Amino acid sequence: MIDVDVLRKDPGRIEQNLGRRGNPAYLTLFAEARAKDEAWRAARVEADRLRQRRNDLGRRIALERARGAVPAELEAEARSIPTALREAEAREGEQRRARDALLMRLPNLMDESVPAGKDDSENAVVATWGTPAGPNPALRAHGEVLEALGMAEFDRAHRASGSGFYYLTGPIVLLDLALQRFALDLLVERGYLPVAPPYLLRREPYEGVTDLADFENVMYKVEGEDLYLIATSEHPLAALYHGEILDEDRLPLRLAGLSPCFRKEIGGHGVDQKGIFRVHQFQKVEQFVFCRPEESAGLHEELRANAEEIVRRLGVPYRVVNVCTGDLGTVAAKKYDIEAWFPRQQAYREVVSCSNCTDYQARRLGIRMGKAGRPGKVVPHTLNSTAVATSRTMAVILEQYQQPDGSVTVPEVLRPYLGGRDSLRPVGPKA
RNA sequence: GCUGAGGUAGCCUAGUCCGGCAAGGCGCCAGCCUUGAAAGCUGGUGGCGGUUCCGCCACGGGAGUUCAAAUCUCCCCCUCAGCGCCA
Repeated sequence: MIDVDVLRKDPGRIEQNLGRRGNPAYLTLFAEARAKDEAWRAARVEADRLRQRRNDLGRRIALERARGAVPAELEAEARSIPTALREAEAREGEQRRARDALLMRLPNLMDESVPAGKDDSENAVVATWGTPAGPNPALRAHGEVLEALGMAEFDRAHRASGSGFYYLTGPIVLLDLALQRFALDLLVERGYLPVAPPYLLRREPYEGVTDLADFENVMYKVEGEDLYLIATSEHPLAALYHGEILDEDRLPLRLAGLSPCFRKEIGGHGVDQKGIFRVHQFQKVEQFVFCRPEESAGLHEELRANAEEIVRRLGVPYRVVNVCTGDLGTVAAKKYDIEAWFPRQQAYREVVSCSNCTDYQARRLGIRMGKAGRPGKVVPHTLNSTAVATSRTMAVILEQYQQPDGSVTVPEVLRPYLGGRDSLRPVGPKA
């Protein structure tokens, strides 16, 4: 959320930044927010004046009564205040709520280094690693590989839960766990605190961590309850210190969240419709950081380096893109995506998203920083990045590591987590 | 789910019955004292608006009664405890 202080003191900076998004609606919203702020302050002055008079009269009435009788003209004036004040306060509240509602709809201010572009085709490649394998007609889609291994039930899952869901069975389940443990161990070694968060959040903290459109498009709501299934552990981790003051001597705070993720949105259908690339539910290990504002740019690079290392140690070629203005979304000030090379699709596809959200989430969540016993007004920054999303990572492993005999080689770094197992082989027929 | 107790400044608490400028402690900051520190003593210590200074607000949120609400009435939210249910 945009700082009201900046809205007043440096509106040009905000306009210039919003302008880069190429969506004139934002400039209109911002202009309205400024007008409402102006109107709120005017209404505020008026209401303050009336309240002052009311308090003044109240004190004198109490005094006069203690001395005997209350003069009639004093009472008459006192009686005239409430109506006028009610109106003034109604205006004040209305303008303030309108301003805040507008501010909640505005996106975060973007970092200077975000490249201009209309959509994901214009994201800027900032790094590549490994050699992308050339076309190989023998390669099968990851979903087919899984079925051939006898380790997935897609049709039955669709009947039980609908499309976008899946059963995994047998050793692939252990591979899923191995990926989570591998990522978690790497982060713990680097000083991240593992966190198992709640998988459902109330709406109020949820509005702090994401933009409001997500409630319709992405989030599953529990019927009859004020609860939403989390779309990523980023959300409960951000909400962890909701309404609190963080001790700045203990920043940065590095967290490693572990949770399933639930998402309604399912995108376009492609060749790999049957599979686990784009699904309603998946496991993810997430990096999350609370830090001082001046540290966030550096920590963004740290999160990216951790995420890159995980993909690299899995032996999967990838590239990193700096997500452009048209593709950035409302919460992040800057975002890197890591795109793994899917050899069958002959395409780089997103497996990691690494964002610096600056003060957008923290301000909406009412989080501040301060030293012990001395609350401050400074709002900390938050960052988040995938460490590993197992569904997509397993998908790329299944594409890249599949063998002509139908088995799938296990990436070396995962073998210790699988009791030394070096490949996944077809399991016997099931019922 | 039921019953009860709670929500007051960064933290802890008084005030609520009986309406009239929110008291105190801790922490924090400054000064005094000290070789230095601690202790002790003194003062300060929230948000917002207009801004030499003043004012308003702030007692979980909202509505109502009243000249006046932390205090009375109603609605809602959250936390804790006990009980119930339960992997």
